[in-house]
Amino acid sequence: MLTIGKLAKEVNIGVETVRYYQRKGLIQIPQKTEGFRKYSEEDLRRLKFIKEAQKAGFTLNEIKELLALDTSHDHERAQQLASARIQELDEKIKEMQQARDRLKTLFHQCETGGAHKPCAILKAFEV
Amino acid sequence: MLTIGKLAKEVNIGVETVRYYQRKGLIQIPQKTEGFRKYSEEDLRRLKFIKEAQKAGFTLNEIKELLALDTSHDHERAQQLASARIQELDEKIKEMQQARDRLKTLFHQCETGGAHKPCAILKAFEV
DNA sequence: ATAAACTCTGTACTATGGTACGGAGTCAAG
DNA sequence: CTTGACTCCGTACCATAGTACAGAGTTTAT
Repeated sequence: MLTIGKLAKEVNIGVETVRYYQRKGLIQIPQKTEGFRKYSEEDLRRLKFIKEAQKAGFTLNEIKELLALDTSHDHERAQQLASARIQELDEKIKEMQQARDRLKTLFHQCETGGAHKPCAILKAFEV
Repeated sequence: MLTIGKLAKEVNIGVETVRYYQRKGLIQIPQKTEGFRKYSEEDLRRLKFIKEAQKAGFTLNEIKELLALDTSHDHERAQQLASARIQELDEKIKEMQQARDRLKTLFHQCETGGAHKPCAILKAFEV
């Protein structure tokens, strides 16, 4: 049984973040019998789940749903969420790659252009 | 000479967005002689610049600086900003690709696992 | 037993890029 | 000359994921 500070330290997040997750309904607020609340291994497990799911790019709202599924073991919905997330990631990756390539080209043009020519990076955004 | 509404429509953004850019200092607020303010081709050009730079993944704060450079024609700083942005983009792309691949793997495992096995997607985040 | 360290609660603030709204003034068309 | 559309201005709000802080209570260590 842990206090909120120890729980937070265990997963390397702030106490305020734990409280934030509580407000968001991602983790329950354990009933306090007296004094401070006590947190269990289950709470720790949920926090770790959240951290892992965040690494996969899920938002907290999606994670909230995943946590619910984790209890109900609903395969289909989990697949839906995962495939939606994959699509979103694919789109964002594509966009960012385009931006990257565009900038890279501009950077080279600017570099090789010499100081006398107008800067390609700045020029590129004009009109 | 345009009113704010016409200016906004010209670049296909909202009037409120133009005002927001004004508050942020990205575009000047033209002096009004009487009645409504009048916007010039220069304002239009700056708004287009902003839109283009956003496509390259710059934040509004970075764009603000780029706009200043655009006046001073500072090659070096533009290159700095561009290369910093390229690095950031590279990092984010890498992260997202990792997340994507991770999820894709989980998705396949979940799909081929059959309904009887515990869902790989959910399992993956446990512990 | 007292001080330091920690917790509880609610609220406000951070960054990012906008969007919405109320009330007053202004401009253009019928 | 009035009505509708537009503008001005300040302020508040949206999502997202936290962070900070004040003031009170609790727990632990010395």
